[in-house]
Amino acid sequence: MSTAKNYTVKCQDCGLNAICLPYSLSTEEMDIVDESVKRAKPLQKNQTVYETGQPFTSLYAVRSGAIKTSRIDDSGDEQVVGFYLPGELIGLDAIAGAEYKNTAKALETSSLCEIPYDRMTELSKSISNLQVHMYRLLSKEIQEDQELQMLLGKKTAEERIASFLFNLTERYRARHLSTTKFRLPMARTDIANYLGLAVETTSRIFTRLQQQEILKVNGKDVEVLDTGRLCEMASHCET
Amino acid sequence: MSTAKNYTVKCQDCGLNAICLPYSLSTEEMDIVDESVKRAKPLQKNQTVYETGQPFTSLYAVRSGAIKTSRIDDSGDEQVVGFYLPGELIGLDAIAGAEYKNTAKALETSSLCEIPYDRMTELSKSISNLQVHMYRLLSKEIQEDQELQMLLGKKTAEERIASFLFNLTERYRARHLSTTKFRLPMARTDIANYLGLAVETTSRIFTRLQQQEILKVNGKDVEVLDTGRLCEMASHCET
DNA sequence: CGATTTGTTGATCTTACTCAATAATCGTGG
DNA sequence: CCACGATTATTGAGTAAGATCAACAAATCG
Repeated sequence: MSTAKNYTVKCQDCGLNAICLPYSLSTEEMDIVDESVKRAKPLQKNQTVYETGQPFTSLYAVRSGAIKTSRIDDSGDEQVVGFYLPGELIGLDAIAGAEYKNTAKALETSSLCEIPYDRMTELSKSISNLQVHMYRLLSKEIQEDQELQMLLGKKTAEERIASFLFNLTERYRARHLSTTKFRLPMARTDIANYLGLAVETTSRIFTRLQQQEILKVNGKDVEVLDTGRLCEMASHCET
Repeated sequence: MSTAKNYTVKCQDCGLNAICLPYSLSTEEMDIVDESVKRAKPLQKNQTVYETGQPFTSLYAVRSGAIKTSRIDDSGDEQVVGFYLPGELIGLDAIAGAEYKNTAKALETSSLCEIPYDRMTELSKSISNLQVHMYRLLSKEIQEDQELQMLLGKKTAEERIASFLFNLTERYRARHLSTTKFRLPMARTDIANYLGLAVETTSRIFTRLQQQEILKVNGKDVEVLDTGRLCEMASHCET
C-alpha cells in the first residue's frame, strides 16, 4: 500500500531457489519478506556486487544475468568458487564473519535483490518457516561445495568439463530454459579456474567433445547434442 | 533437577565451536540447549555415526576422538570431505534434504552429542541467539569448504600437505593442545583421498618434509619442527 | 605369533601444464 | 559501420608433476 511497495521486488521474481523455495513460505509470508527486499540493482559486466574485505551487510539474490564469486589468495591469484544464476543466493559464506571473504562480480549485465542480513535475521525470528528455509539454503550450499570437492579431488579434466556442463543444463532445466542450447555467461578462463584446469586444457576438451559429437560449440554458445553421453562422461548423473 | 538432567551432556563439553561458540549464547540459554542434547554415544573405531541414505534426524557435536565424513560416488569410490575434531559439528550438509548425503565414521574411539534437528529448530525459534549461531556455523562450514576448493584447484601436492598440517595445528591450538606434537587420527589413505592425491605421493611428501627438517614423522605421530616454514609452504597462513 | 592391513620406496608412464604461436572475438573510436 | 588494438580462445610441441604398478617394510590385530 505504501509507496515503499513500489520499490520492493516481488520475491517470486528472484526465482526458484533463493528466497522462495517451494514448500517453505506461504504467500503472506513471502509478501512480508518482499517488503524487506531492496530494489534490484542493475550491474554492468565486470562490476562487483561486493569485494573481499568489505563489511558484510546483505545477501543478494540473482534476478537476471550471472555472477561469479572468487577468492584471491596471498600469492595474488584468483580461485573462482562459484557461478550463480537467477534464483540463487550469494553471500552466504560471509555470515560467519564481519566481512565478505569473496568477491562477487557480474559476468554480464545482471540485476540483483539485496536482502539486508539484519533484517533477514529479524524476520526469521517471527517467520519460523523463513528460518528453516535459511538453514536449508545454507545446507544446500554446503552440499554443492562438497560435490565440487569430489570433482576436484577425483575427476579427470574431461569428467570435470562434462560435470560442469551437465550441472548447468540441470540448472537451466529448473528455470524452464533450454537444456540443449544456451550461452555460457563465463569466459573459458573462469571455467578453467573453477575446475582447477589450465585454460588450454579446457579449450582442448571443448573441441574434443565437439569431435565426439557430444557438443556443438561456437565461442560461448553451446549446444548439447548428446545429453546421455555427456552425463555418462560426468560419471555420476546426479547434481 | 529431573533425572533427565543426568542424561544430558553439558554443552560446554562439546568444545569451542559447536553449540557454544563464544559470544553467542548466555549461560541460561546454554542450559536450555543442554537439556535437548542427548547423552553422548561412544563409538569404536570404524563405527558409523550415520550413513549415506539414512533419514536425517540429528546433528552431532564431536566431544572426543575424531570423525571423518565421506561420499561414495556412483563408480563406488570414496571421497573424504572432512575431518572433525572435538567441538565441531557434523551433519550440517544433510539439513537441506531428508537424508544424510555423507557417511560419518569414527577414526578412533570417539564420543558425540546428538542434537535432534527438530528440537534444534524448535529451540531456535525461541532463542534467537541460537538461530544466529546456527547461521554462523553453517556459513563457517561453507567458508571452510571454499578454502578446500582453493587447495584442490590450485595447490601442489606439497602445498596441500603443508596446508593440511598447518590447519590441524591451528585447530589444536584452538583446543589448547600442543601445536607441535600430535597424533594424526586418520590414515595416510584418508589424508591422500581428502587432498586429492595418491597415497604414494602423500607418503613421499611426508618423508620429504622430514628430510627438510620441517617435520618429524613416526607413523601417525607428527612433530612440527618448523611451523614457520610449514606455514610458508602452505602458501597462505590464514585458515 | 603369523596374517592382514597400512605405509614406504623405486621405476615407469600418463595426464595435464607450460610455453609459444596463431586465430577469433570484443570493444572502442573514427 | 568498419578498422584498430586488446583481450580471449584455439592449437601444437615439449615438459613436469603426480599417478600407477610393483616390491618390500612396518604396524596392527586377532
